[in-house]
Amino acid sequence: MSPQTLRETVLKAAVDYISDHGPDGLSFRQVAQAAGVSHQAPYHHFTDRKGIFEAISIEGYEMFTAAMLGALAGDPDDPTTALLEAYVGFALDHRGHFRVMFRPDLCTISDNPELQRVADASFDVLVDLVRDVLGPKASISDIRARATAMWALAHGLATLLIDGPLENKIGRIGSRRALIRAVAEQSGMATPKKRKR
Amino acid sequence: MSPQTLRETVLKAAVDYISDHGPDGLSFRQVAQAAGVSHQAPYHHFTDRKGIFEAISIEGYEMFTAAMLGALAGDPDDPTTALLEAYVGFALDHRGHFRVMFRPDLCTISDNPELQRVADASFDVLVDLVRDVLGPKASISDIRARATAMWALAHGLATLLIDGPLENKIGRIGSRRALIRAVAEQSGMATPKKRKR
DNA sequence: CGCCCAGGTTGACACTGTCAAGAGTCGGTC
DNA sequence: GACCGACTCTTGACAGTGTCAACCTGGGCG
Repeated sequence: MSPQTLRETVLKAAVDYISDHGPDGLSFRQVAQAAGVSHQAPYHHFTDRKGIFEAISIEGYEMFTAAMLGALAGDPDDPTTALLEAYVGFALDHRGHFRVMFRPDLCTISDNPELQRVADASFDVLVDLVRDVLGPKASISDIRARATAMWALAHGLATLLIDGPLENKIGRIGSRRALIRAVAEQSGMATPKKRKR
Repeated sequence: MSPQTLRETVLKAAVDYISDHGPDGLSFRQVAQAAGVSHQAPYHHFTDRKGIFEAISIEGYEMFTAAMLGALAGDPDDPTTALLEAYVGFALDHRGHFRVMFRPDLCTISDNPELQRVADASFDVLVDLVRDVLGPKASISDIRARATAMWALAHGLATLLIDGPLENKIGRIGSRRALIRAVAEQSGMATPKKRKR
């Protein structure tokens, strides 16, 4: 009906489904039917069931990188918190993509060079920030540990928020911003550029 | 062959499979065949495909709670790092259980009261520790934020380590202990009981 | 004895991903 | 104009899956 190509239609339908129901129940045939084509039509755009997940992943990493860079440009004073916020925000706003991006059983990053490239680009944003924050005198192992800590904090917060248990335990989350800022503060990673003492 | 009951046999076979291949390709029928029974036999022990995952989850949370409590008892000086280590260690040593425990599409915690109970018990270990560390004067919102931060850090580190991307980026991880301690230090959450200043 | 019932079996169903072969429609080339 | 190959899509088939239903079987108990 719309002027979209079948590839785009299928991709969008798949992402929407995953956002609501998770990636596991996703059925190639159902998606095809929803798009109004035969059950084999999508096969000409995605070699495999995996292929569809790889495509979603690539799209996701591109949006992810853009979101993080945008956040850093928008709040240069507290870049760590800004990145954290962008990370978690992306996960919540695009959970269809996010869920797929970090599920190696669905799509193996190393299997697809293009995917590998965009995933590396996302990670570089994080490492560059850490390098910048810690300054030129920081040791490699410090940079490595700090990047790991930041990534783990962001990733953990994102997955816990998406997969539900956090909200049930911590209580209804009023403002996403407030939660993230409180967590960043409690973890001792906020505002590292202008430490007051 | 062994004196185990069929239920135990099936459970163990499923966990082993999930450890190696992830929970998604797991086939009820394959497991039954491996156990040497008909494809319907397991149905008398687990109502559903979900049922098997719920059982694994319950077993997992019990082991999880025990592991964290054991770690806290073993290292009372730096309980935060000890808990972090126990959390990540459990995930790596029992990835078959861990993968299932935090996948609400496989088993919804709120669907099973027993599961809800053991999951709450695990979470209480964390909150109790935070309350203890911050002291009686800490506000509820501080406790909440700190607990969230700790949980997110531990959970993020665990999932990133299990699902692979971390090792490829950060480089070969020599000692798990060393990595965790470095991360705990960088995140400013280690040894909060005896702050030196 | 008769009865029940937990634990196991076989058979069937709809649904899935995937392989294989064929149909229709283009743009380009002799 | 006729031919050809590359795309896109369709139809048909296959094995494998989770699940429903009915049937068997042996042991405990009134």
